[in-house]
Amino acid sequence: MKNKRSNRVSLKDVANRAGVSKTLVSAVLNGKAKQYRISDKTALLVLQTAKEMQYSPNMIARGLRTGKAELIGLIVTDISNPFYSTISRIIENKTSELNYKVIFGSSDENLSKTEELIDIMLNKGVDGLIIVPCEGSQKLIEKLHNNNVPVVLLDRYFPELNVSYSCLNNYNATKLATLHLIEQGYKNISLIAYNSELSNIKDRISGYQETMMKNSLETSIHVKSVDINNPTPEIEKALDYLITKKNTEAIIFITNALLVAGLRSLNKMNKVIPQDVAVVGFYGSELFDLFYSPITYIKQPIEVITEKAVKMLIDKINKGENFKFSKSFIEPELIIQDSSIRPK
Amino acid sequence: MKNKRSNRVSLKDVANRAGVSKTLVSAVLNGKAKQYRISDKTALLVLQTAKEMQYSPNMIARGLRTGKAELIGLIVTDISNPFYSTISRIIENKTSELNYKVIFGSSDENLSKTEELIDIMLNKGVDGLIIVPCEGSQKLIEKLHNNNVPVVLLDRYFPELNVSYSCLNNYNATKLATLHLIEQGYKNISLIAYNSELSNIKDRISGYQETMMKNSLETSIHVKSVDINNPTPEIEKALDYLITKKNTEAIIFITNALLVAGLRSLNKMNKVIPQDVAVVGFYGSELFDLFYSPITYIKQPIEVITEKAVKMLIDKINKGENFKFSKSFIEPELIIQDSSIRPK
DNA sequence: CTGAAAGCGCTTACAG
DNA sequence: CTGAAAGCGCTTACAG
Repeated sequence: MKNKRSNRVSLKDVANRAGVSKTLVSAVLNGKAKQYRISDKTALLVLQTAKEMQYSPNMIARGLRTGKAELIGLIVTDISNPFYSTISRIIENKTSELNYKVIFGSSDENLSKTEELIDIMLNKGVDGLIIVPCEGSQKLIEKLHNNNVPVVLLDRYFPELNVSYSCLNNYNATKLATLHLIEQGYKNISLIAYNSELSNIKDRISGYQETMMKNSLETSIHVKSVDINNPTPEIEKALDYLITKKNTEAIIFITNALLVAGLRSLNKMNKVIPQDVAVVGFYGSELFDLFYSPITYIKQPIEVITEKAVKMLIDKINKGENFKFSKSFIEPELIIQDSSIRPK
Repeated sequence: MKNKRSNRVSLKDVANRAGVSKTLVSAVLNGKAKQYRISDKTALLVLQTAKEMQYSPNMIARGLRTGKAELIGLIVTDISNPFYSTISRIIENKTSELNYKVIFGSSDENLSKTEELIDIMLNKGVDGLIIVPCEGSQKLIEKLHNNNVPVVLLDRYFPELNVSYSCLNNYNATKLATLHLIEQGYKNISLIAYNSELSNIKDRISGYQETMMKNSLETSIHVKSVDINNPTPEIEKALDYLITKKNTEAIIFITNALLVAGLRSLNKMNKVIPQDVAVVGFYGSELFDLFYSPITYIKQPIEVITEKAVKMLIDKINKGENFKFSKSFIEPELIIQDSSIRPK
C-alpha cells in the first residue's frame, strides 16, 4: 500500500486475478494475442477479467515507456477568440478520432509566452505541436523543428522555413475582395490593415496592392500601429480622413477586430453602408447578419485548413524522420452581402 | 542508446556531468537543498550544470512517480461557444499561475460523450476535473466524486449532490430582468426558454415566474423543445403568436442562442425594438452593440465564476479528503441599453 | 504459448 | 552532507 498512488486497478491487479503474467495481459489488451500466439482460452480469460475489474490503462505509465503520450499541444494566440476556439473544436474532433487529447495555451502574440508554452508542453510529453506562430517566433520554430519535434504551423507560415503549414491563401483573399469591389464600379478602394511581419497580414496587403495596380488603380493602404485591444480611436481617425479627404468609396478591413472597430466608427460618424461607403470584412459571424447592412466577408474554410494541419501533424508523428515537408494553401470564398453592393 | 526515447537531457545526464547522484540533482532542482543540508558548493554546481545543459524535467516521469500530473481536465459543452471559450481562457490563465496545464473536451450536452471524456482524462492522469455537467449526468458525477476524484461543477449544479460548484445566481438574473421590465411599465412580459432539467435553465425560469407572480402579473413562458442547432423556425412561430395574439410587450430570452434566433425572427417580421417589443437577453457580445437597438442583457461575471471554480478545484486537489463541500452563486448584473427602454 | 526482467525518468525513504 | 535502491505502471526484448 505504501507506494500505491491510487485505488485504480492496474495491470498487475488484472494479472493477479487472472493468474497470469503482466506481459500476457498487456499483450492481450493491446490486441497482440494472435501475434504472440496466445491461446484463445487465456486471451478470453484476460479480456473478461479486465472488463470485470473495469481496468483502463494508465496512459502516463504507458507514455513514459513508449515515449508516446497521445497528447498534442495547441498554441493559439487566444483561445477565447472565436476564430481560434472554432479551430480548437475542430482539432478536438479530428484528434479524438485518433485517440489523441489536446492541451492548449494562448500566446497573446507574445514571443516569450510562446517559448514558455512550448517548453511546458514538451515537458508534459506532447507528441507534437500545432502552433499559430506569433511575430518573431521564426527562430524558435526552427529550433524546435531541428530538434525533431513534430510541429505544424497554422494560419501563418514562415516562407524561409521547411516547417509544414496549413493556411488560408491570404493573397487570393484580398484579391477576391478587391476584384469584387472593382466589378461593382468602385475605384477609390482603401485597405485598413496594421503593421506586421506575419505572413497572413503581409499576404493580405499584397493581394490588394497587386490587384489594384494590375487594374491601374491607386492604392490607399492604412497600415496603422493600432492598439489591438482598443483599435477604435485610431480607426476612427483613419476613416474620417479617408472618407472626407480622400473620397474613399469602399473599404476592406483585413481582420475581424479592425472590422468591428470600423463598423463602430462608421456608426458614430453616421456613415451609411453601402450608400456612403462599401465595406468588406474578414471572417464572418452570425451576429454580423443582424447588422442593418449584412457584411460581405472573406470566408475561411476553417474546417479544411485545420483538418489539413492535424493530418500533417499526425503523419509527421507517425513517420518521424521519413516525413517530408508539406504545405497547403486553402482557397478563400467571398460571401457577398449588402454591404458591398453599389447602390444604383 | 537502445532505450533512450529522446535526445532530451535527463536527470541522469545532469548527474553524470556534475559528478553527483541523481538524488542530489533532484533534491537541488526541487529546492530542497537546505532541507537535505546539501553543501552550497554542490548545490551551485548542480544548478549551473542543469542550466548549461538546458535540463527540464520530464513531467510524465515525475507524474508517474508522484501521482500528480499537474494537469487538469476541463469538460465544457462546446469549446467553440464564445461563453465556454472565454471560460477556457480564464481557466488557462488561473491554472498556469499554479503550473497546471489544461486538457479540454466538448460534451455537446451528451451524456455518453461526457462519460468517455472523463474516462480518457482520468487515464491521462489529470489531478482533477472542472465540468459543465450535461443533463442526466448526475449519477456519473456522483460516482466520480465518490471515487475521490477532485471535481468541481461550473455553470450548472446538482442540488442533491455534495459536489462543489460555482455558478451564476440564475434565479436573480431573470428576477433582475423581470423587475426592470416591470419598472419600465411593461405588464405583458414573456419568457422564451426551452425544456431542460438543468439547474441554470430551471432557475432562470423560476426567477421570472416568481417575480411575475409577486407583482400579480400573468406569466407567459414559452418552453419549447427547440432544435438547439436551428432554433429560428420554432422561435419565429412562438414570437408571432406572442406578439399578435397575446399582446406581448416585452420578451426575455434566457440563452444567447435563443436571443440570436429571436432577433433574426423579429427582423424578418419587421418588428422594431423596442417600439414594437422590448427585448432582454443573456450574455452580451460586443457585436450586439452594433445592432440598431443595443440589447439589454444579463451580464455574467464569468471571470469571478470561473476563478472560484479553479480555486475550489486546486484546494480540493491539495487538501484531498480534508476538503469540504463548497458552493458559490455569483450575482449577475443587468446591463441596460436601448432595447428594453419603454418609448415615451 | 508464457513469464521474468529490464527500463522509461523521475522521487523518496533509507542508510551511512 | 551524499548515494544506492526501490518503485510508480506500463511495454518490450528475450528466454524457454
